[in-house]
Amino acid sequence: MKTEPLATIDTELDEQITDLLRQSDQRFTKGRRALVEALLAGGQPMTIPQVLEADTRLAQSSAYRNLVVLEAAGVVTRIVTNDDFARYELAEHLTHHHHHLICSSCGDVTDFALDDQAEAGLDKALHKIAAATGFTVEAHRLDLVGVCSDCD
Amino acid sequence: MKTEPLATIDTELDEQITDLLRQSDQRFTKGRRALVEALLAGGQPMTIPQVLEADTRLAQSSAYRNLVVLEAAGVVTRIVTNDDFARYELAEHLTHHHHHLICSSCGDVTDFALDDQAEAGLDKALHKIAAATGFTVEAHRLDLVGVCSDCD
DNA sequence: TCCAGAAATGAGAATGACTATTGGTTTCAG
DNA sequence: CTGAAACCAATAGTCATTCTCATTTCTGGA
Repeated sequence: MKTEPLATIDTELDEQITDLLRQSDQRFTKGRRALVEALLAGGQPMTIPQVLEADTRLAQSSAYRNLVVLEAAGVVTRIVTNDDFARYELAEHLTHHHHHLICSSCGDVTDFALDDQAEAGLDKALHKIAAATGFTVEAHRLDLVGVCSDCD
Repeated sequence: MKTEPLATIDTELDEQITDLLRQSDQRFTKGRRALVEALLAGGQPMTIPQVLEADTRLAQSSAYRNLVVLEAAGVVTRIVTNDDFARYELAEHLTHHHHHLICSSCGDVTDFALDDQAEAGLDKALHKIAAATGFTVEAHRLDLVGVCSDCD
């Protein structure tokens, strides 16, 4: 099945993913590797149609199913917007903590990071909230909604 | 159609909503008023089944259609999570700026506010990002994802 | 007040992203 | 090599949401 990878998964990342999947009793198969490569090459959250277009060897049904497996294993993250399609990207702990710019016109999602100071301040404020409400925090999500430069 | 309101829409709010709708060439009809009353009474983002249950006089198709109209007019906001249903709440400028606690177990969404200092710091950092990326910001969204005290 | 056109409503059918099932193929341990 | 477990592709559901259309309710002028 595999012929020309869209992107290269280096040894360390490969081991991390293999390990995460093993914890869910799943293997890092060729189809799943192709999905990760497509996401890696894309460099931003991608819809399933985009993924299928990026690698035409992938079958729709397998892509949907494998993305569910990869998400359950913590390899990828599913992002839901007001757009019709869900989007997927590599999980933060395989890349780095970041946030999203969501274009309300074309639906595109791109990544950005806050500077360390702002991120730290935010974190502190959120922990205070969590403590006050009895909420056990798993993650925080910060999105900027607006119009991207392409749509302007 | 109208018999017993779930909550009272005071005169000021009524005028604001009527005005917003008029700007979209829409009327503040009884069905739409009932929706707003249900959301007001709920006090937190509600799914459409929850709204329909709160006021059994509402027809499902009309609820869906009218919430789209109300959203387009800027009266309500649609919130999408990983849950099966979208949720709606009154728009921020009719209430106040706030964020969401999303329970990853039961899907429930509740509101919280950041203290002024943290909010200001966040705003500053986000404006810097926007300027750097050429993104025109319409709003920012901050969600805390975790497990609520009920599900713990 | 009455009427005509326009807009809103409600019941049900249609849509489409996503999921489950099926049946055949590949992989891997022994 | 062999057989079970896991995989894949195709296809048939599922279900939240949207559309259709006949009916009802507004609205503003006569």
